[in-house]
Amino acid sequence: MKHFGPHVRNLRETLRKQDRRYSLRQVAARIGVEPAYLSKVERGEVAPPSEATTVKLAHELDQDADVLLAMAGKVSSDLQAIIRKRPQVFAELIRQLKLAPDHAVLRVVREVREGEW
Amino acid sequence: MKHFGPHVRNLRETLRKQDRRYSLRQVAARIGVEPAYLSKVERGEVAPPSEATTVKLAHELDQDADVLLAMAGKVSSDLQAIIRKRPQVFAELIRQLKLAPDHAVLRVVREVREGEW
DNA sequence: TTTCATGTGTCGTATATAGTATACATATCG
DNA sequence: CGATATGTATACTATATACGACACATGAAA
Repeated sequence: MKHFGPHVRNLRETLRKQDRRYSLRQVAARIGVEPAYLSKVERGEVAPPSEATTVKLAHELDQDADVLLAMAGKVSSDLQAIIRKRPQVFAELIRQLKLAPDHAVLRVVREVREGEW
Repeated sequence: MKHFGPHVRNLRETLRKQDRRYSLRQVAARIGVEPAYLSKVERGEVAPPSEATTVKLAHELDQDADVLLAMAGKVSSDLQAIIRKRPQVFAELIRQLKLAPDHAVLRVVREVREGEW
């Protein structure tokens, strides 16, 4: 998605109002990238970072990693690994649920969690 | 996976016993790559091809594209797109079903298909 | 037997990915 | 006011991805 950068900037600046340690430079340092790079990322001048960096950023900003990865146009590699182990089953599942409303999908999740298999 | 190439070679050579149009060169031509490249792919000398090329190859060899993509270490981009639209819901679903046996997952698929939402 | 097809070896390349390093102008704080 | 912190502009780079082009030796077919 195109608005990954600005969204990150919003999150960071919101946090900053409460805590001045959320400057671009300090966040960059904590997630292990150069400030100049994070600056370009936040302004959308470059593509979103790698999965690893995006996940660190999500934790830093107290966000759901899967959501931030999605905004970065990615799907976390552990989910991909699960799918790749049983491609047919999971492909069918996901395509089948493509149009299902959230509550229907979540009902399935709950049913499975209550383990009736 | 490491055995993508040899597996493709097996499939192709099996088909070839029935139909001599399944030479490496002819298959390469039909899927739109150079023979030298397909040769290297089949021997695992280079990484598996792109998603697009892998899908063409799957069709050519009458295989399930998702399965061949999985062997190539990939997840098809249309599945990824579905996940990215609702990352939290699908992430939870997939992680929840990680350890569920196939028949349990497929039961879910069937239930959903019979549309009770 | 010559011709044609087949598989492969070698070299090169365009594009994307994921950043680093340095320098600099402005803002802020003590 | 001076020191320090902040965001950004510019230039550069290393590695991966995904192939193409060409030449060549061998095998099968006509």
